[in-house]
Amino acid sequence: MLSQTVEYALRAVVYLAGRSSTACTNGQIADATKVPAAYLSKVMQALHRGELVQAQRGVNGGFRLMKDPEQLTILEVVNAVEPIQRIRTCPLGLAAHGKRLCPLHKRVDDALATMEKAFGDTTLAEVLAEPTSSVPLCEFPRESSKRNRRADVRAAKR
Amino acid sequence: MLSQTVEYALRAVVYLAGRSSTACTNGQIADATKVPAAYLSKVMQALHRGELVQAQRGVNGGFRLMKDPEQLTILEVVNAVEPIQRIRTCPLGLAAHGKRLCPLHKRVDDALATMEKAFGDTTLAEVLAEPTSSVPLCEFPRESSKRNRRADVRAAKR
DNA sequence: GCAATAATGGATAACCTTATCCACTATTTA
DNA sequence: TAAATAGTGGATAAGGTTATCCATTATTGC
Repeated sequence: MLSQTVEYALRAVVYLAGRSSTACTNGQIADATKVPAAYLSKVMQALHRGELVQAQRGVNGGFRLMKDPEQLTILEVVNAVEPIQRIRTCPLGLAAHGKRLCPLHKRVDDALATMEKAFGDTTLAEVLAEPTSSVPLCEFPRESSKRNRRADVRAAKR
Repeated sequence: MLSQTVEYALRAVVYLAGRSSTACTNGQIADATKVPAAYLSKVMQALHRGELVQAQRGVNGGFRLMKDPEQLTILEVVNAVEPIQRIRTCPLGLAAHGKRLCPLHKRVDDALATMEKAFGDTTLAEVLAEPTSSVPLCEFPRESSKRNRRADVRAAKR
């Protein structure tokens, strides 16, 4: 239903949103989200072109979200890599009845609209704030509090 | 978002639902719905395997709906050719947290569920009964009542 | 039974999505 | 300035979807 590319983009952005204080390399994101690294780099490029993430080359570079998770919806992520194609004109190409959709396509488009709305109504912050995330599902390690950050540093030195 | 195959299947079924009294050949359906005939035949096979349509070979053969339009939902058509893939387990393949979806995938799946419900709630009869169908949108000529048949003939003569 | 009709199934091609690899460029640190 | 790091862009391959063609089989009407 949703393409792999969209799935990958969402994983990456959720990951970045959870660690918004530091830049994350393509490799880090790929490992954490289990996305093939070579392919992820293409997806990240798309997110960069869509101005959702900032890209920084060189040592200590990587990707960083350009928006607050509170301001960023799932829909924006989807649209950056593969916009939801609403049905705007009759797919049969009949110009005869102008912009009106036939009942079938109206229904289908309504369903798409519902989906689009659901995505547009959900911010990354909401996804991260979900109560169940106390058990870090899907292994997206969250940006750590001060207490945990020290542990991260220790881990990084290994 | 929805595949071409699903789009084609829906067109074909709507067409059949509108002419449920006679068997329609693959060629007729293809012409009316503007679907490539050779490909449509594959789609019709899928609908046949899914027991949505009855197939009859030979002279005066063709396809016929196996259910009343009142009893047949859009979802059944979709599922016959390309079932909506709900997210049932973590796509990252982490068995660690059992059947629970992480917040991200829960949201995405919820959106899919909404879509599935919208499709499941819409019968073919509803699509055909839509008030706007008085202007026959998308050129699906409806099975005409005696009264409208005359109008159709007049229209055809123009 | 013969001829016409129409679905069926298999092979194949065109195209798009997903995935991989690699040479190149930009940036940082020392 | 050198070396290491990390994103960029191009080429290419693998796989899936969409599309086409054709020989075969089943059915009907004569």
